[in-house]
Amino acid sequence: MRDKTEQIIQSALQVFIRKGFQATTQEVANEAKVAEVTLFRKFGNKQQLFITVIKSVLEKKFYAHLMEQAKTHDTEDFLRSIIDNRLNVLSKNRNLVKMLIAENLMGNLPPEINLPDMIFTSLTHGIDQHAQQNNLDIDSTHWARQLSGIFLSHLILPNEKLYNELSEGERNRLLNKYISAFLINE
Amino acid sequence: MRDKTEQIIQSALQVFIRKGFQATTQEVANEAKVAEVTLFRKFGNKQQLFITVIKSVLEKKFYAHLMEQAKTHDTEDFLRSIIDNRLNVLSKNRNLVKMLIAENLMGNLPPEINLPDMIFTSLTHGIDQHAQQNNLDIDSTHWARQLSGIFLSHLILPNEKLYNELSEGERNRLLNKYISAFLINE
Amino acid sequence: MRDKTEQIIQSALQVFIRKGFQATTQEVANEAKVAEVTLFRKFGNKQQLFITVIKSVLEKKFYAHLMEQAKTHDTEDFLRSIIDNRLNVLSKNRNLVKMLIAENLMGNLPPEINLPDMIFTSLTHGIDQHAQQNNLDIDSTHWARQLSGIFLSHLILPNEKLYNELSEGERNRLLNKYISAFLINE
Amino acid sequence: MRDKTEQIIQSALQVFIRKGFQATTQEVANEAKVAEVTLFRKFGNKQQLFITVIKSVLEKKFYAHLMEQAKTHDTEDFLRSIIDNRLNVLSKNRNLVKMLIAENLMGNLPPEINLPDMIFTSLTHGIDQHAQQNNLDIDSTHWARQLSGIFLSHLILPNEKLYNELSEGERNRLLNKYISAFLINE
DNA sequence: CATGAATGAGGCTTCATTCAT
DNA sequence: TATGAATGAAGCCTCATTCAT
Repeated sequence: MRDKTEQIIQSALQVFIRKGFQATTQEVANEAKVAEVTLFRKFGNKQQLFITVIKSVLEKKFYAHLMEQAKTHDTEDFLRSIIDNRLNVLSKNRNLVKMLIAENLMGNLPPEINLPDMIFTSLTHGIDQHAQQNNLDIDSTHWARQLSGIFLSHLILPNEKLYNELSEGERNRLLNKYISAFLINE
Repeated sequence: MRDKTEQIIQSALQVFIRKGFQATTQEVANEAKVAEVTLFRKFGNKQQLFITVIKSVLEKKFYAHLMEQAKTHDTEDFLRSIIDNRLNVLSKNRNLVKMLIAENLMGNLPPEINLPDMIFTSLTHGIDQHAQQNNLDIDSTHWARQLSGIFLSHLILPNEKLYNELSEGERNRLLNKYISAFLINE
Repeated sequence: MRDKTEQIIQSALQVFIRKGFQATTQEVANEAKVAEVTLFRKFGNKQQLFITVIKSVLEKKFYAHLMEQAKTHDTEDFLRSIIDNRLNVLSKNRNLVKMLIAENLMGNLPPEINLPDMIFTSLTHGIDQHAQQNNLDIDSTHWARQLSGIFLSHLILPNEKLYNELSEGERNRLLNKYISAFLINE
Repeated sequence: MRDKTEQIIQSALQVFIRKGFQATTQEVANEAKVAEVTLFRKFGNKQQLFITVIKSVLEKKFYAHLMEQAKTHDTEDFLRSIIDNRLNVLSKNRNLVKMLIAENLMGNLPPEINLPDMIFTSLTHGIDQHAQQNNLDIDSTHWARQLSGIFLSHLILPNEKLYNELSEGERNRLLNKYISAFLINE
C-alpha cells in the first residue's frame, strides 16, 4: 500500500522533528501504528528511513517557490520579498529546521540534506540572478551570508515572538531595518 | 588527585566536542585512560559530567574579556573590536560551539549552558553599556541579533576559510562590510 | 508463541523461588534458555516479570478451593479440613511461600501479591462464612490469627518433617491438638 | 578507637534493619559518617560486618531474661508472663526481627544467627524447665510451636495495633485468649 | 588508624535489526 | 505485504572491594 508508506513517512517526520535522528524506530513505529519491522522492510534501515522522510519534506516545503522573487526589478522589493518569504517558511517549520541544522552541525547528515548549505546556495543563486537581470554589481556571497545570518538568528536565538506571529506593522518595521543594511551599503 | 579529574575533564571535552552528549561514557573513559566507573565516582552521572566539562570550558574560553570592548568610545572601533574578537574566539572553538548549538537546538541542554542565549545576552549587555557610556540611542536588541546572525552564519554556513585563517587584509575588508551595515543605519 | 512465554514464567518462578526478587534477569534468562532481552520485550521490566510470575502461580496454587470448606456444618470438620488443606498446600509450596513472606517482610512487594495478608483475609472470610451459615458466634479475627500462626510456625520454624510427609496417624494427632484449642474455648 | 567501631555498629544496625543484608556498604558508611573503606579495615567484608552487628544486637536485646519466667510455679502465670514478655520484646524490635526472619527465610544467614530457631529453642527449653520444676507432663515442642506461631502471627500479619500499643485491658483479654488454648487442652 | 582514589564485575535496560511465518 | 518473536551489542550505572598514602 502506498497508503501505509505515506503514513509511515508522515508519522516518522513528526517523531524525527521532535527527537532528531536519535528518535528510535520503536517510537516511529508507534506513531505510525505499524509494526517496527515494517519500517525495515520498507526502508531498509533507520538511516534510509530518515533520509527518505527528510528529502520528501524538503521537496514539499522548501524547494517550491525558491526563485520566484528573483524576477522582481526593484532590489528593495526583492529583498523584502525574499526575507519575508524565507522567515515565514522557516518560522512555520521551525522545529523541523532546527532539527536539521542540529543534525547537520553534528555531522550526522549526508550532503544531500545539508540544509544550511541549501539555504545559502539558493540565496546566492537568487541574488546572482537578480543582479544579472537588473545589471547590478552585488557581492552575492556576502549578501547571502548576511541574509542567512538573519534567518539563523531567528531560528536559534531566544525569541519573544516568532516571525509569523508578528503583526503587519511589526513585520514591516523589522523588514525595513534588515533591508536598509543592504541598500545603503552599496 | 586534582590531576586525574582535570585529565578526565580534558578528555571528556574532546569526546563531547566530537560526539555531543551522545558520546558514551565508555568513550570518555577510554580517552581519559580511566575506568568507566571512575567517571561516575567523580561526577555522579553522564549529564553531570557533561555539564561540568562544558561549564569549565565556557568559563575559560568565553567569559573572559567579554565586556572589555564596551569601554571603547568610538562606536566603529567598538563594533570592529567586538566582531573581530567574537569571530576569533568562535572560529577557534568552532567544533565546541557547533556542538553546543546543536544540542541547544535539540533542547538537550540545561539553561546554564545555553550558549546562543549567553552570546545574545552578553552582546546586548555590551551594546547597552557602550550606548550608555557614550550617550547613544541604539536598538541594542536589534544590533545583538544582527551580530549574532553574523556569528552564526560563520559557524553554520559552508566556509572557504575560517575567520581566524583570513589574512589581515581580508579580515579588515570583511569587518568593514559588517560594520557599515550598523553605522549608516543610525 | 504462548509456549515461550509460559516457559519463561515457569523458569522465572524457579529462579525467583530460589533467590527472591534479587534473582537477576540474567539468571532467569539462562534458566529459561532465552536471551535476556526477551524478558524485557515480554514483561517490560524485572518487577513486572516478577509480579506476573507470582500472580500466575498464586492463582493456580492458592485461590482454588479456598472457600470450599466453609460449607461444612460441623465446626470441628471445618477446622480440620481447613488446617489440613492449608498445611498441605503450604508445605508443598514451601519455598515459594517462604520467599514471598521474606520479600513481604522486607516491604519489597506490591499489595497485589501480599501473601500473608491474602492468607489472613481469606481465612477470616472463610470463618465468617462458616459462622454465618451455622449461626455461630465466632471471633473470626482471632481464629484467623491463630490459624495463621499455626501455618507460619510450620513454614518458619525448624521442622523434623514437613506436614505433607507425616503419616496419616501423625497428621491426625497433630490436627486434633490444633483443633481442640479452638473448640474448647467457645 | 573503640568509639568509631561502636559507632559503625550502631549505624550499620539501623541501615541493616531498614534494608537487610542488601543494604550497601556505602549506605552504612554514610550513616556512620565514616569512609567506606574503614568498614573493610575493621570488619573485613560486608558479611562479617553484618554478622558482627547482628550478633551484638541479639546479645543485647534477646538473650537477657530468657529463662527468668520458667521458675514461676503457676503454669497460667508462666504462660502469661512468657507471652507478654516475648510479644513486648518482639514488637519493640519489630523491624529488626522482621528483617532477620526475612533473611533467614531466604537462607542468607549463617546458622549462628538463626532467629526463628533461637526463639523456638529457647521456648522449648523454658517450657521443659517449667515442666520439670513443677512435675508436669507437657508436650513442650507443641507448646513452643504454638507460642512461636502466636509470635510470628503478630510479626507477619497485618496489625491494627502493635502489641506494645495495646491498653492493659486489651492486652489482658488477648493474653487470656491465648492462654486458655493451652490450659484446657491438658 | 583512617581515608581518597580507583576499579572489575555485574545489573537492568534499550536499540536497531533479523528470522520465520 | 505485514507482523510477532527473538536477539547481539551496547549503554548507564552500582556494588563490594583493593591500592597507596
